[in-house]
Amino acid sequence: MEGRLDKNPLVLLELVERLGNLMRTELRKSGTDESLQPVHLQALVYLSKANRYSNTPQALADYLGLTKGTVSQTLLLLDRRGLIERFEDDIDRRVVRLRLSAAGERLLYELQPALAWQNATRNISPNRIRNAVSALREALETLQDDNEGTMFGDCQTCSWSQKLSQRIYRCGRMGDRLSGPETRRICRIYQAKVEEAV
Amino acid sequence: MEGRLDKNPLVLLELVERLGNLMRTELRKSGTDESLQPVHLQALVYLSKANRYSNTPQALADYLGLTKGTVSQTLLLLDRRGLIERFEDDIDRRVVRLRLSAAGERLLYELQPALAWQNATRNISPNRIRNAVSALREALETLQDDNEGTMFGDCQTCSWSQKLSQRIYRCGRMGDRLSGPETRRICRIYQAKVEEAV
DNA sequence: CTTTTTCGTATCGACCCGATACTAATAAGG
DNA sequence: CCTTATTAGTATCGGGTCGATACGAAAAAG
Repeated sequence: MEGRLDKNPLVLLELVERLGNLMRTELRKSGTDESLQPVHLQALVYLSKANRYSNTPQALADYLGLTKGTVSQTLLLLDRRGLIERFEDDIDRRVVRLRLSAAGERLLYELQPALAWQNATRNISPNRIRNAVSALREALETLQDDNEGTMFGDCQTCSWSQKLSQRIYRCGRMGDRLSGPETRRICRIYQAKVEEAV
Repeated sequence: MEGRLDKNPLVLLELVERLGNLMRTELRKSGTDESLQPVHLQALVYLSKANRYSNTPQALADYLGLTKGTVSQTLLLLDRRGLIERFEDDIDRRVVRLRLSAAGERLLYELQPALAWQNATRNISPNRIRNAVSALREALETLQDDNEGTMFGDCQTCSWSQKLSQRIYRCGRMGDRLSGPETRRICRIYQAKVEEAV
């Protein structure tokens, strides 16, 4: 049983790569009018969802799997276009904080880069989607462990997260209190909870 | 219930894009020694699995979501490197047929581009993988319908496929008889079976 | 026998991307 | 303190992807 050949993981890989290619093509079409490349839109989408620990060039580079030099160029372009704002961190003056500008927010709102995907998944039952999310998330976590890469996630399934009250949470790693909405943003210091026995 | 906001599809999209990015980074690392770009390896993998109707530049362009001009350049490079062979079609002398050369086969065997993925998914139960495959496949089919793109698949779930005997199948669209192994290759004239009631 | 359509190639320019080298700020270690 | 090492980010360069456009040749349509 252990060494049995199972092709299904490869089928899943093929689907993921193919969907990735198609969504990139979608992004390319979306960005044509504004002369934006797929990676630019991916960066904007990330910044629209990153929390306070994760809105830096290095975090974005880790997220996209690109080098910091490459990402630096991307950010330079987005800055020139007025789609993002960069400002110094108060404490560590090496780090640059990033956020979408009003124009950047507006652009994402107009382009709706996830619209095609939402249409494509509207007839899939919530339960099947949850199962698929769970399987892919596990693949992602293992893949990143093997690559010593940064894991991203939100507080919902993070082992550092502590619930202080009905609406107030706390990050045990950084010591900050986090509001409800902030617990649903993407974080780069995410640590997966240990799987509990079913 | 109908208009309820459900974020899970977006979570799934994020996972697919992120896994796609990471696998592309993996491909980039794999191809560094041979100076091959991710798209080159993707093309080789496709050609290693394409059936007799699908081993053409146009089919590859549809599969990757790129233009035929772009793919033509990719194939030129792979040909110069001796990784593929191109030859004219006997009947329609416009079309070019492609196949891996011995060197191309050997390269794929050595690089094992799916190895990291197989490791990452080895602890996911076959059942969860099957569910994820099913959900993503549905998303892919809808996505391609909306984009009027070509759907790819194999005979297992194709409505053109007819079983003649234990081991011999037939493609009702093209009229050819297909051996067992060939029914598991990727085909560009795939037509999904109509979903049967459960 | 045109006219149109389809498959593939050639050329060009914009720009992505990694590699390398660099600066500046912080951390570490006496 | 005063090195030394590490980390965040930028600048520059070259190879190569990619879409757009134009082109050629074969097949299909009429």
